[in-house]
Amino acid sequence: MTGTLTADRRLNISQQLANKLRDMIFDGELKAGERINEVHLSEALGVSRTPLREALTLLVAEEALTSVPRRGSFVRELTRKEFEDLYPLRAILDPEALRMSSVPSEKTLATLESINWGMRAAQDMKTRVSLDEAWHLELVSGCDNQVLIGLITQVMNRFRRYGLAFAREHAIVETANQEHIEIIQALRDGDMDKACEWLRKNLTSDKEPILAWLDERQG
Amino acid sequence: MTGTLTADRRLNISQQLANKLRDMIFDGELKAGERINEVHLSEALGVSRTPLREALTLLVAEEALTSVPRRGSFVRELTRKEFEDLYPLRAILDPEALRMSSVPSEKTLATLESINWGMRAAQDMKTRVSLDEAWHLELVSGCDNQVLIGLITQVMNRFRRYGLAFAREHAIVETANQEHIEIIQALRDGDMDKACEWLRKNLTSDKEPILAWLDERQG
DNA sequence: GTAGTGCATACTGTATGCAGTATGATAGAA
DNA sequence: TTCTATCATACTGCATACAGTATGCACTAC
Repeated sequence: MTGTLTADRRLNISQQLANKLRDMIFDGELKAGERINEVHLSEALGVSRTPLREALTLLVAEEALTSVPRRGSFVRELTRKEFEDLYPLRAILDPEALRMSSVPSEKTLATLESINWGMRAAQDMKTRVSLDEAWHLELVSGCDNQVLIGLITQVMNRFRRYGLAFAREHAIVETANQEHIEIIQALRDGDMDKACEWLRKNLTSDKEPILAWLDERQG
Repeated sequence: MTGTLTADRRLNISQQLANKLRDMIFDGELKAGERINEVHLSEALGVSRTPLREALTLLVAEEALTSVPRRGSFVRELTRKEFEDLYPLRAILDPEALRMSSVPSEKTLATLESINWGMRAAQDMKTRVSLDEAWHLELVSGCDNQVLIGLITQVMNRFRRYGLAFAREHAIVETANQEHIEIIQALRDGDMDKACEWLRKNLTSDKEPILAWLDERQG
């Protein structure tokens, strides 16, 4: 498990570590609330503490970790409050980005359909979630606003821990696929209002089940 | 200039450095496009490279710097494109936050008025901009959504370099004060729609002058 | 039995040194 | 003159060592 950083020569070790740690958090290898021991973790990953600390700094900035000076870094807990804060934001940002977009080309629409097919075919929940994210990023990519796309990506990344943990326990959502199809169809028809409405629906449909799961999980 | 980190014992040097560097960027001591020499800068600030590099990592995450592996960190340029990307976002996020808020208490309204007075009285542009930011944060603080407030703060921080650089050369904006008063009045009247409309106006009124200034500046 | 103090220990914070790589200059050939 | 190759130099990347601090436990006093 631990070893084998991807050894991408374009990235320095700090950045590779940040990617690795992100995965470890999503996969539960680093558990919510856990304190990060820099010495142990750096040894387990076969690097020194310096690049590890730089990676930790990055993850703190991403709010995946919290840092208490002179106490260390901790994996952020999943809380009902954070979930409720995160949840409405995509439904605000994504339709706004879609409206900013130029009319999508047939090529873009074909890509969306292709990703949607892949999602349907995907075996494990992790790739399915990942393809869902790719689908939405493709959808909003036409807005030509890197900062907005960055905000969406941030919210998406913070949300992922909730969505992934939930999806692993519940083999959900034929519905998401169907909603995607509706959105694509509306765009083909040039009906932006309808597309945005379906998008909003797509981004709010799984709130209740996740909330129920969260409540059950932490009592 | 350089020395004297605030020596806040609650923060470690990396975090103090991040604050210091942020200021140096806003104040133009570190110029747009400039390459950061870790050795020189750490010596000038009287620290070693390790905490400096951690601070740089943070600023890269905040998009104040860019990082090119094995080449170093660079102060981000101010570009027309980034400005145009940033500009509409506050007008999307802030009204949304305001709508989420509970009806503001008289205490909150009084605080808003007080900050607005301070703004009017402020001598230098830096404190005026800073009070304007404080005013807007106070306005949206009622939404009880830390993530949304975080996004607004991010956009605000990235925007600050544009607003500050512009404001320094143009002793603007009686209008901002007046718009704030309108918003406060609308809230007092319980007219949320009107408040949001004025807020949107307040957040879009200085686009053209800043754009003109930007174009003139970089030819 | 409980509260408080001192000490051992383990961790984070910071400095420093060395290795590897990008860059610019200089020299040589076309 | 211009292009290329080689080398010197200066910087970033990373490891390591040391300093400072938080924490838990034991011991003592009450």
